[in-house]
Amino acid sequence: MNAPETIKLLRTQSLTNLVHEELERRIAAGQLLPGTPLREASIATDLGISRGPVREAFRMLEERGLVEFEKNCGVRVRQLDLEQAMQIYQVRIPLEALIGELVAHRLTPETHASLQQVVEQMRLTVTRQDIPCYTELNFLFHDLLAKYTANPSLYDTYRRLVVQLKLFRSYTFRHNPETIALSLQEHQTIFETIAARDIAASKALLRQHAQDSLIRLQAASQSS
Amino acid sequence: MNAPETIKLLRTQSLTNLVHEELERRIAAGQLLPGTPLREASIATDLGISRGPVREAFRMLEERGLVEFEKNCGVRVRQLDLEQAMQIYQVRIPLEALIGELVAHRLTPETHASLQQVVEQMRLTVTRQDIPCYTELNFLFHDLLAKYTANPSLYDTYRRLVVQLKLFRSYTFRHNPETIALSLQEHQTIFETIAARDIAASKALLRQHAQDSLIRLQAASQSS
DNA sequence: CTATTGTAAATTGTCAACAATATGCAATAT
DNA sequence: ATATTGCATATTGTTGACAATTTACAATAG
Repeated sequence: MNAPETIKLLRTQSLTNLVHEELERRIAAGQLLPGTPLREASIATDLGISRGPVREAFRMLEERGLVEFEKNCGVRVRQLDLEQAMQIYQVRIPLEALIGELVAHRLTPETHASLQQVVEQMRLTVTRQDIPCYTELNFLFHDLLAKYTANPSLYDTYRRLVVQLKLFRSYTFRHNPETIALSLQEHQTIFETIAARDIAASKALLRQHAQDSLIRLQAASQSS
Repeated sequence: MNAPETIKLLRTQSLTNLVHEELERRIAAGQLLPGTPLREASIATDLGISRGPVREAFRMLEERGLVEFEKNCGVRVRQLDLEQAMQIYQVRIPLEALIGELVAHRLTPETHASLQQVVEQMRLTVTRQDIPCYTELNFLFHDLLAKYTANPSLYDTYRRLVVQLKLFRSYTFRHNPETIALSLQEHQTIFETIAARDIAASKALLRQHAQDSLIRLQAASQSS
């Protein structure tokens, strides 16, 4: 690692932030399942640090709705039931509509190219039936849309909700060769509508897309 | 203080939570102005505790978007410019619409009575021209609406945005005898529409109400 | 055998001390 | 006079230790 990079790291990164990022990553990736207790001392010694920064990271995760404190009993990864997941979706739906409007309105050559690239990669994963990779690109596509609204508050609010949704067990939709092709089609249409800068249509499409996801979530959780 | 209360406090409250609540209260009340540096040691000794819980509270406030860390330089109350305030409003507007729908749909005799009481109190403050008190009741009215949607995620998301807006200097609208009467009229109409359980009208009214607030915010900040 | 009590281990809550970094100011050199 | 260097002070970042609470389990009484 070169000197300027190291300096920048030391100037910006604290142990607290590192722990926070690492734990959030593990939770979002499903490595730390909802309900798992997180013990300060264990995490601290694993990372070779003291308990202070771990506790600070816990407080940040608590505010993000990813873990829950129970005084004197410790911290556990938050568990979401179907009702809570549906409530989050209820908030997400109008935000997706807003994202559709703004991203279509604010589209630049750079963001257009970036979105196009992701859709193209999605097409390739469908061709080779790489469902896990498709799922990741799906998240990325929607994350980029939120980012390209150029509204940090919207992006932040949106991300909060999406990360919390990962605490619901059957959130990640189990794609099969049939549904994945339909999903690809839908995302291509969304991209084209945004690329055409059709604000009203983008808004309607993304709202409907979120509503459909909610329906699938209900169906999936009732069948299991 | 009686024993059961004390026990409940000890079982649930930690120093971290107390510090967090106290600081958030001071920030929201405008006692700690945007840009103010917060020194750990000073706050700790003021409250008669050590720096640990204060740091944890800082991390929580950071995640709520109320303070900002600068490594090795400390924490300051976050400052919002007009653009950021408008971006927050952009998110708030569709949420207000959703609140209108849900609160009209979910209205119970209890919530109805509670809202009616607040509107009545607002009327009294207008009669006696108590503008600060009216402003407080105004916040309370909208907070209750969000709460009565019975969607904790929506309430949480909404509160985040509203608290952050208080970081913008000219957020609290300066009422005068003319505008306060108009505002009261508007809130009475909102209440009546919700009481009539007119979902579509409640949605439209609250969206428009939020949009009008945004316009006033722009006007107020340009004139100052 | 069941229920209760007591005790030990583990874990969290809090604190105080140490290390590292930034800030302000005086001294010096150009 | 201005800029730079060096030092003292203040503040944050991190750590390890102590206090308080919970949990698990064994011992005891009924």
